[in-house]
Amino acid sequence: MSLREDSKAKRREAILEAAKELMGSSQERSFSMRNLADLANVSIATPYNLFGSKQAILLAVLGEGQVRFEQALEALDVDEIETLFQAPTLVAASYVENPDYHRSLISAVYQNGGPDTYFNASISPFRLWKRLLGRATKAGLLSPHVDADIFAATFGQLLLSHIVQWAHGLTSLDEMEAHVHFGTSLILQAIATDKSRERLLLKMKDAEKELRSHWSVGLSERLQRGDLDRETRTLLADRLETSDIKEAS
Amino acid sequence: MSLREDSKAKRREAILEAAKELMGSSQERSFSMRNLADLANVSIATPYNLFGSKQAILLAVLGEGQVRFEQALEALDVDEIETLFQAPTLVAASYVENPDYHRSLISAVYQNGGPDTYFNASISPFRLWKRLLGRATKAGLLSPHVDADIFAATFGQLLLSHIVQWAHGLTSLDEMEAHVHFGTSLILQAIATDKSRERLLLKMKDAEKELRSHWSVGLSERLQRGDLDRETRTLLADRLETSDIKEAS
DNA sequence: ACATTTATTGAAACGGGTTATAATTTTTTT
DNA sequence: AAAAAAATTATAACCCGTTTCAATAAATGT
Repeated sequence: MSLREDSKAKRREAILEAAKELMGSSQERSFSMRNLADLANVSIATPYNLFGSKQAILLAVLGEGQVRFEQALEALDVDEIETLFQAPTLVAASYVENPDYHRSLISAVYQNGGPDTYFNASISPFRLWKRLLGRATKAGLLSPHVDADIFAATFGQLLLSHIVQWAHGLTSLDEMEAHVHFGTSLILQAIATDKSRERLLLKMKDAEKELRSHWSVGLSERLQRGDLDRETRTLLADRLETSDIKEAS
Repeated sequence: MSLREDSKAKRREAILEAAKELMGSSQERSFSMRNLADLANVSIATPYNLFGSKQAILLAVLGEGQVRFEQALEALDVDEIETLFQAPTLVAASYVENPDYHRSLISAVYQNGGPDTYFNASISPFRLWKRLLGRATKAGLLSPHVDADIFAATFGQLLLSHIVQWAHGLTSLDEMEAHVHFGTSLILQAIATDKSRERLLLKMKDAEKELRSHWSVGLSERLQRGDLDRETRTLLADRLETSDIKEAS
């Protein structure tokens, strides 16, 4: 590596480190590009030369976490279907240690989300989902009568959309996990085999119970916070009173 | 209505009109709060007095469209399951006339998306989905062994996430529609009855075929645009070559 | 009619992302 | 060692959303 590229890499590293530090210890210093440059001991222009935009920097930080996540998921010693269900669980477990950090990271990435933001975030894990689903099919746990690409994309979108929803403050991590579990069990049932059908039904019931336990609680909290307009409060109240639990057949 | 409230309403109307005009004829004048105030013939402070934030203004514009959408959906003369599938179709049909307008509207709403943005956008249609699903169950088209609230929320999330994905420039309207159709048929199959199972399988196959026809096309376009980094291009190329069409059983 | 409440106005300011430019430093080439 | 190329720096500027605040206008109450 030439000296020039080497020093460039060092600067990149310093900027990413500073970015993580600024996101971690929130409050005292806001995560502005000027603060970032200051902390990384570079000029304000340098991050733009090296990354192009604030969003790109956040995307790079997010990417590091994604790599770790995929490795952790592949290292699990469970079968392929269980691995799929472990995905949101692993995400939640990794976020729970430092929620503010991850929330601000994801929120910021999806703010000012140019066309490539969502794209970059969804294209990378896609291969992992496809691989897992392929293996599950080979193991006879899933039926191959649905296009593998499309199904993998559907699962990825399901997971991503609920993570974003958590980052936006709409759900707790537990709810996020349960929502993804519920959705996953629903869509997997469509391609289940005799070997896996019962398991998936059980997973669905578990997620349903978990979601139901959060349902009214979350809504009530929101109602009591009182920072909502009247119309929204009406909708919420309506949603609360029409909550009726249906038993399994 | 008192004179004071009347003039207030007039100003609100003028601001919303100006907002729509600024979003419609893009390019020439950017949709900034200063331009908005200028076009509406009010001071820059007024929109903040009346709406609170730029996001709230966009949310109000979005709300108007949502009301029209829900009315159009309820006016359809098809059964409940078909109505669910018509939802993304109707959205696509309404967006296709003025894509830039709707894209910038949705994108902008979800930019700087505070906690209440996603929330407001998902709580309103929720009742509609729950009503439709309830009717479908009563008609014997769906089985009642899954919690109605949770299922309705799942469907709403599915639709919303794909609309946002379109707004972010990741999919065409046709793809958005097909993605939602695919997801809808998947999750409905989990609670299908003998009366509806075959229909849903057919819907799924249709959506699958449609998605497959867009699959490589969209990726190739993106690859050729050349505004992507090397890593992403590798991922894309990988996704392209591993595309293998599976036939229905 | 007069006083009071209420809302709008104009203008400045803040922090933020981003860009432009000229000067300077560092690395590579010769 | 000197010249050329490349990257970083400092600085100012631009547009943005939002807030603040005194001045002003309009509507309401008496």
